[in-house]
Amino acid sequence: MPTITLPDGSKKSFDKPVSGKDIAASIGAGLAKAALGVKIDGELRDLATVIDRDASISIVTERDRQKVLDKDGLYLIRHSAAHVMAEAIQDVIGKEVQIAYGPPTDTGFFYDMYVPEGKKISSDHFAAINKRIAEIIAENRPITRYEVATNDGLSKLKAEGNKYKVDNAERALGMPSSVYKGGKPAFADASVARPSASPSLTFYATGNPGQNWEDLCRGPHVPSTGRIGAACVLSLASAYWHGDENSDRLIRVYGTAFPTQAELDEYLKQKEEAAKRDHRVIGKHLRLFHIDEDVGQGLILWTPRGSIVRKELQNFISAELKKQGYTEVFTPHIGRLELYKTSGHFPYYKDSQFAPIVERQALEELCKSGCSCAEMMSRVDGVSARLAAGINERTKATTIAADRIMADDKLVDGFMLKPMNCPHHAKIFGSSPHSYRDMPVRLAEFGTVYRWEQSGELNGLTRVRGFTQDDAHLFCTEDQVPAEIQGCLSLVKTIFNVLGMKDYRVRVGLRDKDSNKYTGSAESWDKAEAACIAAAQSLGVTFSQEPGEAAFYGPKIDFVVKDVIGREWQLGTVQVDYQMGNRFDLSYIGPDNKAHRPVVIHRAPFGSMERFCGVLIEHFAGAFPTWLSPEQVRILPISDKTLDYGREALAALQAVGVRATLDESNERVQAKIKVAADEKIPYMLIVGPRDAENKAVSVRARGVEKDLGAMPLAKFVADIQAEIASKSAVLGVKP
RNA sequence: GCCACCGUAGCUCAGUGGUAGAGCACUCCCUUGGUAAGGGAGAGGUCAUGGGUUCAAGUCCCAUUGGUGGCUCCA
Repeated sequence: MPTITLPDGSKKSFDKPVSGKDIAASIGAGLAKAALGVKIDGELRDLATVIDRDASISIVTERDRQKVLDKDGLYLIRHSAAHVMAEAIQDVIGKEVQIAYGPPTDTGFFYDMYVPEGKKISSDHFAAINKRIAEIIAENRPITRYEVATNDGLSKLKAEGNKYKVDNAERALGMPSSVYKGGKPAFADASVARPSASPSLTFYATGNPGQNWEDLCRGPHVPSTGRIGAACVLSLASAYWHGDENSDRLIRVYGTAFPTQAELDEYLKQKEEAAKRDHRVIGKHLRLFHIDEDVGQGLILWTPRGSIVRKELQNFISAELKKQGYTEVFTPHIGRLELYKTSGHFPYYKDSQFAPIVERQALEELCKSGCSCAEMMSRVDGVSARLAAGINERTKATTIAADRIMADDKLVDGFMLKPMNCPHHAKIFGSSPHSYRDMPVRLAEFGTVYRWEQSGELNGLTRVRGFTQDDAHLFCTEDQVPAEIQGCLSLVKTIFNVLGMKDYRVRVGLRDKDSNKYTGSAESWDKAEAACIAAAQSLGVTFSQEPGEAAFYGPKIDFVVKDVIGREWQLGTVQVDYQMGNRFDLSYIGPDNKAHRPVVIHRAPFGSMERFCGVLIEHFAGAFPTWLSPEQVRILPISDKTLDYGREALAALQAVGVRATLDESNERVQAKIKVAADEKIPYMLIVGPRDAENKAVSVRARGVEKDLGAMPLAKFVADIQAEIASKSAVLGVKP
């Protein structure tokens, strides 16, 4: 008879098999009422699941004791809401809509469905669908799980004519698909039963089997529709069955659900808020950057205002780097193909690089000699025997396969737009001898790189084809690795703090110990992984360890920052690299007077200036702190009678480097204020005859309801200089 | 790259086969006004590009290009 261990370690014995609901009831009526599901030995299940053996269980509820929404609770609610939405859609659009796959996601759920010819689902239907969802939730139907023997289940599904569900079932049972050709294996986290010894298929009825809507589903679900709380449909997209583009194209309907309507409303409000902060919209409105189709997709033109933001940010990062002993370098935007054959970027990452640049005369000669395109491509890809031998020897592996080696007179040389800065930096390091006493060598460059992102992936400033990394390469001895990683993290901490991004975490990517794809000794890996973990620990940031997420050449740390409205953004990385020293034959002389390979740390903690600026635009909703603002002060004369004094104030501010302008327009001051407020200028100085007489300015700070009143011009100048220098709101500006 | 939707004035958008529109911005005029838009006039468009259907195309069809949302990918 089962003995149940509860999360607090206490044990309860039962004299017969018990359901999750029974256990909850035995603990307390309140818990029984709040229970949504049960976790049995770590596995999330229906509350009604009967337990007949000893197990550790926890009762899953909507939220924990701190009233924070529970992840498992949300999973159950959203998984169930996906069923309810699918039913609502079939009620509104028609039973001909075939449901395929509907899992919960981080922020809600979706359901992929096939909408037959002649039927259509569009956002016009959302109101009706949402109404139906609300009705089903209000009906509070029980959600009933039942099992059917495999063959009966399959016949049932086939009779219903939904080939996706038949396919799901057949995949789940490990059978070859009878209705579907091609495609990849089923989703790892599918809503279907996993391949198992189970002789049956499970169905969930939203209500009573045979009477109400039902779905082949692995579960688990909440006990009844009323427990979903509130759900709604959000958007439409397209997706392929099993993510395979050769397969059927389905409509993916997104929705989300929360335990209460208030939480759903809050989420929708936050989404609206996020849309208003869209950096592409704000970037246009505040004239920060421009993307021009004649220049090319994903290539950012920084306008004067945006350039100020970017440059201020860069200056700030540079100053911190200088404090940490970095030295700055400059390198060109292109390099010879052979450089990238040495580093391994070409042709390994060929698909995400711009095509090589082959010199015109060489191209003409190739054409004249009748060289085909295919032949030319292979001749561009080839590697000289000399280079291959060197790399293979130094990496002690067949890093360059024999079939890539090509006679020198066949090779076609060319240049490449650089996809990374490291080869150039490696060459700088290699250009002079180094002693262990000089190490580490920290080469920093705001280096612009070019990558061929797929067109569908491009997005404003956050996914582009040409971007400037806040890049640096730290060439160090193995013993120096921990301190250098630590330094990278503390830099990030400093900068995030100043920007008011207090909430961030790091992901430590570790190797998968069962895999042999990694280079470098196990001992080095252990040390470097320990160093990454220790650095994250010592800085007191939240971090997760993710085995299998390391690069093949070393462990890495990714930075994820949460912005002011709680969205997470993946920024840059720190990566330890044992491979580059070998590839480029880098060395330093150790205390033993012998040459040693340096370990290289690649680090671009903010990823790219483009992306980081995009994140900052959204973080601040365009209302930058004064030190970052393209325009820090605007002087608004009451009328052109005070224009001269306005010019005097302007000169005083510009003389000390404050970015100020004077509104000389023939408008009333109310209109000038409106315009300046729309442009999120931190400070407005209203100047009229009274102010002119007293050498004063009437100050209005962004985000402050009431004006700050008049103060001597000299005091304002001094205060704003202090505000800019300290990067803090001395004068009280608000976001 | 794939799928869906979209592209009209600098910006936001209206215009469902019959003479291209509004608001804001811009230029000029009036107004000289003390804290979130005073008034008037003017200028501004090969309706993304190229083909097609039609007596007639911003509107319908095809292609191209760019954007958006997804999918896939991401050193």
